[in-house]
Amino acid sequence: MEEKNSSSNFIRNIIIEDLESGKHDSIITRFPPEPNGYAHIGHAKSIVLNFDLANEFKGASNLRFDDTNPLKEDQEYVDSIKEDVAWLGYQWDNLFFASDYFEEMYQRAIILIKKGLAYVDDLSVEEIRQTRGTAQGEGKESPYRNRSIEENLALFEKMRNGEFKDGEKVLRAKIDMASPNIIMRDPVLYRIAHATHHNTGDKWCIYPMYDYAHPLEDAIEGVTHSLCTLEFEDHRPLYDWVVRETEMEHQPRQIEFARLNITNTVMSKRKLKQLVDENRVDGWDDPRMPTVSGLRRRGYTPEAIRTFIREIGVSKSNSTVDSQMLEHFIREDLKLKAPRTMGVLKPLKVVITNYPEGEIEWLDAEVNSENPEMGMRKIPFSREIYIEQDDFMENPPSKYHRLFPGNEVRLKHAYFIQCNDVIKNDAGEVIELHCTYDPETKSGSGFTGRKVKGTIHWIEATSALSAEFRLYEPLVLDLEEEELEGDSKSFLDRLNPDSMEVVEGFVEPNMKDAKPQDKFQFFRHGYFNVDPKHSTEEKLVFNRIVSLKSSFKVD
RNA sequence: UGGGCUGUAGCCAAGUGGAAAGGCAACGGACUUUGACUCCGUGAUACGCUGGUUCGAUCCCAGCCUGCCCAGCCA
Repeated sequence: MEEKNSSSNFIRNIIIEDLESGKHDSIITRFPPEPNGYAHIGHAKSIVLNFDLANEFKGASNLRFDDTNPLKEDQEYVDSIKEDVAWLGYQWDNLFFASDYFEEMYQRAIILIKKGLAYVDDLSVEEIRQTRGTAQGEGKESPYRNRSIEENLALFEKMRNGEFKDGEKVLRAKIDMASPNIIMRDPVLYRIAHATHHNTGDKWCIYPMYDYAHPLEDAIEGVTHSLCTLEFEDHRPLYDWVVRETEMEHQPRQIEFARLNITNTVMSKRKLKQLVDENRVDGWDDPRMPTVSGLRRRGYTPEAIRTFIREIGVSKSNSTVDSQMLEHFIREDLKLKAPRTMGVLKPLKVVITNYPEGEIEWLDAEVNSENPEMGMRKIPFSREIYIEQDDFMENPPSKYHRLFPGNEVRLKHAYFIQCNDVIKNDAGEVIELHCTYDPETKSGSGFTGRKVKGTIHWIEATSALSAEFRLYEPLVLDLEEEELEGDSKSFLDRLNPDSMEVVEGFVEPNMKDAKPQDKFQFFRHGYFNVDPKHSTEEKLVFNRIVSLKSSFKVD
């Protein structure tokens, strides 16, 4: 699939201006995930944005783990995120860890203390909260706010040396407890946490807070444009304050954009982790998860994800993209790439009464009629086949183009068949059809004697390979009444009980060579991916990536 | 009631002081050995509202309204 150029957006415009004005000769961006969960499609937006910008303007983009909170982070997450970024098609210019800068950050904090701009506070979490003030009223200064520089220096060193317990002391910036921006009311810079860090082990027991660490990380790396989401707009004054007051040479510019929301999609790491922890899904890579690994297992391609993200654009307004947009781009990508094949999800046996018994005929079929370069394949045909249960109706509505008693349809790549008899079981359910075929109507013969309105897919019965198909619907539904409650209870209440339907059917015998992550279009059904976790040589398991669109409507 | 941000068709989203790009969805129609694909056609007397400036405003100014974010020793 040809990938389009990034369309115009305000961040790109800022970069163009900065380059034209000479403010920068080149740009550096970064994707700065915290390794506390798996990357999801919201992160993919940030990844594509940052790396595309660097690529377009011949700059650099780094992958930097913002690992400043050992309590929540884990090596498993850094490994998965690296894999996901690479899978999405991007190579980082540098791999960095915020934890590698802990010493420098510590030294910069000392600069702050020496300038009288930071102090060690003995207030408890609760006391700090209470004295911070509210949105309406200003906060109160801590009684420890005016300790001497010498005392602060000594105390901060003791914090580092592990002489205090968790929560006993923090280092705070001395800014303005009366600021209308709550973020600026003496924010905490360092807290004590006697925890083992995945990268630095037990070397540190004080860890920098995001607001202090992030700007330093960007400044150290020479990041020119530091992209983050809207909720950090209030933090920008602090971001700038930190860079300025710690006397960093380089001043990055923070630019905020709206995070990605998609209809019927949960985009919260906390909630996704909850689904995993409570075993409500088959791991972080469950095909219903909006994680990059879930999308990968579902069968989405990096190309489709990238195109989707470029096409939805970047702005500062909160918005929710229709999930049909994502589906559109995977269909578009797979259209020319995915081999066509036939799969019967819910089989109904058909006996072609006028076809010789015991005979197997091999028919020619294009692998992908929309992409002739993909060549041809052979498929077997005989007296007994399976068709889709939905492709037969004893009493069809008008405009039903498929099989019904007396009606003739084409079997894709084969012959016209006409339905003569309907066999039912004692319960009155249709269990078999008796049809006749017309040898003159063979596919490719050029027969024009009659027209049929419908073409249906089928599988030769004796050589059919049984397979499992997993059909997906949204994991979580957008429900009006629930919108107002934001707690986890309502989120679980919105879980879709029908998010996965498993059916047993048949596929063409040549599918025996299908490998994990191979993608196919099952005729008239949609695009499917061979599940890498559950598919085996004995039993193929297909994940439906997305169905085909359909304009068929019953009146 | 403080601060920050936002508001262009059902959903995303460009754009300029001088007659509103594009994509998704939807709806017609053509084609069709996938009710798919493809192709053709159909959308904002108008850019949150009200005033103002201007020959002229979606774009400038003022006021108002809507939605979102902020009181973690999370990021």
